[in-house]
Amino acid sequence: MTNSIQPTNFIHEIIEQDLKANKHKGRVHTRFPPEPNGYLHIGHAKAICIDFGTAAKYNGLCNLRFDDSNPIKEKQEYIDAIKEDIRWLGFDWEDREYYASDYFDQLYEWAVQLIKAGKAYVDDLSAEEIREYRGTLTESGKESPYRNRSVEENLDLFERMKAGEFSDGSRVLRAKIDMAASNINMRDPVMYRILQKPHHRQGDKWCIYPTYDWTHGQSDSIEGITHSLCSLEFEDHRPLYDWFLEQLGVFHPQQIEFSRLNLSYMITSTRKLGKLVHEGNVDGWADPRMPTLSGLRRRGYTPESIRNFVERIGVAKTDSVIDIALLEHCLREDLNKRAQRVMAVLYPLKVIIDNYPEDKVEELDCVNNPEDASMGTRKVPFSRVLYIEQDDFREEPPKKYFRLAPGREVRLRYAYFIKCVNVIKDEKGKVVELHCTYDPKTQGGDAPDGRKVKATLHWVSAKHALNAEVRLYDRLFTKANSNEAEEGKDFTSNVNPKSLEILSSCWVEPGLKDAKPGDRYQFERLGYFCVDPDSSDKALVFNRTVSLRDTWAKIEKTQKV
RNA sequence: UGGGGGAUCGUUCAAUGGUAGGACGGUUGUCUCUGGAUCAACUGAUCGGGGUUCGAAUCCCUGUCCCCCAGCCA
Repeated sequence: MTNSIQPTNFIHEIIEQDLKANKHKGRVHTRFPPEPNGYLHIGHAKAICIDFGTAAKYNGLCNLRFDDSNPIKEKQEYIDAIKEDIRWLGFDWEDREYYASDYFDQLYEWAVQLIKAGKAYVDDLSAEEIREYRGTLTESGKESPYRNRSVEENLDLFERMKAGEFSDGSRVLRAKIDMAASNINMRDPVMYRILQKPHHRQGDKWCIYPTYDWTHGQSDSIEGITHSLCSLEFEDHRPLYDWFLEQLGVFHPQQIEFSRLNLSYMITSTRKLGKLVHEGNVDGWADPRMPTLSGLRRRGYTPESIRNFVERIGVAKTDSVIDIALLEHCLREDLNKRAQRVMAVLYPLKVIIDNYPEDKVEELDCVNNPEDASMGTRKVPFSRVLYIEQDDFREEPPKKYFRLAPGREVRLRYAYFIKCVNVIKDEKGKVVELHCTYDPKTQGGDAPDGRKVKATLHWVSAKHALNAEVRLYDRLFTKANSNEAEEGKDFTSNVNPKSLEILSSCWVEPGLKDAKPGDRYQFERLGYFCVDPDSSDKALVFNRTVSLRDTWAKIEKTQKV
């Protein structure tokens, strides 16, 4: 009777088999190994959920390990941001925070061991020459003239590389494998390069730095990782990963590859996101339009929705592009359950209730969340002059338009039925003000005579409402496949010029005066919004996280076609 | 043209020789003081061609298409 857990993807199946075979005495240990060369994005979220989630599922552990073997690209700023983002997502590495750079001494010793075994050599060829000697996809490579140096000479040269006697690029340490291998990674891969650069954690201790291939498997081994989960592009590095571990005769983890996350209308490449940041297409890594975890957080995404999203997309080896609509669905599903409802008007249109007393103010009861009665109710002031949404009035309503129009009656949410009796326009013919009458008997929103109304509008009381800035975000790219650019252009040419729209004269109900950065609301009938860190008591700033599904917009669109 | 992977509804994941199923999307309807949410229904796929088998998405043969690899990046 083993209480084995149902596998839900191919990685879990492999682990179940290992568990049955008692491969690691029932131990499951994974790791999440980011390079601190940028901010984490939604693609990393998939890896994080798989790495931490798989360990958790089998009562195992997951380490956080910074893969920091290239000082040119890495920064402490990124390490700090990465840690914050993983925590925010809801995962905990406890005290298991490791750095590949902490293994540099061990890696150096192992390199010496390989040299002594005749399995590694110092090569004086230049980078260009190494490339030429490597051959091509179809032609095998040829051996470097330095390939057969004596062990003594290699030991001496390698030590002097470490001592800083040579300039950048002048020499490398290479594994001696097979220049005719069909897998190019096996054609004497570089293990160490000379980089006269200080390391963000090691300072000036080193001027030779190990490459990814020489670092990763050994780091996994040192940490006792049982299953080293990574993305598909490392598949043909696996023979090399295995080769190093076999030569060293150390604990041998198993590398398993899965497909990385691609999202329509988005980019999940740290390098490309960095380019958007550095070229000023966005306002930093945490811009709310960015698919970085910090950007999504500022935008108002919940960690739960992201974890649920990753759960739903599954794990496989197929190259796939996930529809952004699924991410948005997960977001709305979560926010719908937890976000407090409030009323806010983004594009205000003044409405005067002609028959409502000048100075009267009523405090009306409003439901905070129809999905969750425990969230209670609140009072919202109602008075003679209101703002409604410009979209909620049409002088000449098209078919299937249910909202306000001349002579038509609608409901103001939680308030009264009103009827439009007069339309005031400016000299250009733009509607600037509506005069309506209300039916006092419909207080609360229901007519005692049972008459129905087809639309319910949100509103705010003009003299009570708070002014707010609202930032509307649209998809960052205009094309579903953002990489599909014209000849001579790159993905940045697909950046959506309308991805940010700032509305400065919006009105929100007065109860929002104490809203704090990060607070999330549903603006009824509009969407989910959160308070931006730029917000203050004096000037409220909201970000639109995601709009509500909009059936009318869909109808209107098909009517136009 | 070498090597390594992959191909199932529009998208994505499942079905491990035995009824091709779920989710998202789309459509229609229900309900509703959010054109939201809910609920229901519908839509819709095994890359092609052979073969094995009582039975094939799954096994075999063959072809096609897609992705990754020629960094001293990870």
